[in-house]
Amino acid sequence: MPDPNTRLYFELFNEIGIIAQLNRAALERHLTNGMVLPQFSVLNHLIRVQDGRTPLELANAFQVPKTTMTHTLSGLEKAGFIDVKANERDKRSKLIWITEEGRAFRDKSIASLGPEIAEISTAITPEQVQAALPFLKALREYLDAARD
Amino acid sequence: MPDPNTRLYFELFNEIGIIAQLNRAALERHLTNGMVLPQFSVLNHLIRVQDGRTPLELANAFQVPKTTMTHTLSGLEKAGFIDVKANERDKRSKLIWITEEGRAFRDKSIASLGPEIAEISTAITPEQVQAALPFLKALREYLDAARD
DNA sequence: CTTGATTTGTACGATATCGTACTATATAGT
DNA sequence: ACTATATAGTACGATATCGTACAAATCAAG
Repeated sequence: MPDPNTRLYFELFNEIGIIAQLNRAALERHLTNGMVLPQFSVLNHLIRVQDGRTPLELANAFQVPKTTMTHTLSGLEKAGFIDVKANERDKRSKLIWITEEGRAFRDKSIASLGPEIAEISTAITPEQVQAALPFLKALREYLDAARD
Repeated sequence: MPDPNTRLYFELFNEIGIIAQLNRAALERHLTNGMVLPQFSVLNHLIRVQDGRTPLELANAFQVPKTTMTHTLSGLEKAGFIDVKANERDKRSKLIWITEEGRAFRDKSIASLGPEIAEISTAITPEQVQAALPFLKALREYLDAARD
């Protein structure tokens, strides 16, 4: 019998895992062209944060192995949504820039998600989300730091 | 430019996705025999909730497609951690029972996770987790129900 | 009972994820 | 400059995930 604390943390991660899964499935239903959640997330990140990032920086931002990021980026490049350019400062690495097509695709996707978000926000209010975010960020930062 | 609400919900799902990923990686570092998070979760569920469930019930509990659950269960069966028996009540389906080996493996795994959990709980207190769970459950239930 | 629709599980194929090993470049220590 | 070590990215192979299509069993309507 595990102690109650263990059970509590298991439940936490279980809920989080299921939410991630449901979110992924829900999102992908809205993305055309077989675009997939990680690809969309990268596109979004390039706009939200900044483009001109290296693949490794992106891998770290999403906490995935760099091989996974290579694969994600190759899909985006094939779709014409990003440009992969040489990095003059460090010839080992590359720089990722979003294209006009990528930007347009991202905007269109977000627009098509609007109604979905509006519906969620009736059940789960923005205030609740605001209230929950600090906890989630703290948890994410802890797990990130604890990765030996 | 997406409206601030959209951005807020994106951030929420982004954090949750990363936490799920980090949790998975952290857990699998502790599981021997190449046991993988979904397999462990199923084992845990069979004890926590009850065994003698059908594969479809398990798939629904974890919100994964039934084909994914078939695959997960076949790994557990090959490892000798579950028994798959015929269901006399409904010959289309099967019933999943945990074996002694499965129970022992699960207990051992949880024990080996103890120190990790103890360490998390210094940074993220059980009280914080308790406080966050209702929100996460509500979100999960909403997403579950919204799957048309 | 019989027929048609539904449900459960699986086989199969496509793609995602990720660990290992490798190449090319950069950096540090001498 | 030279060598050892570290870092960025990729190729490759193993496995996970999941959609489609199917077979077997059940259920519903008559």
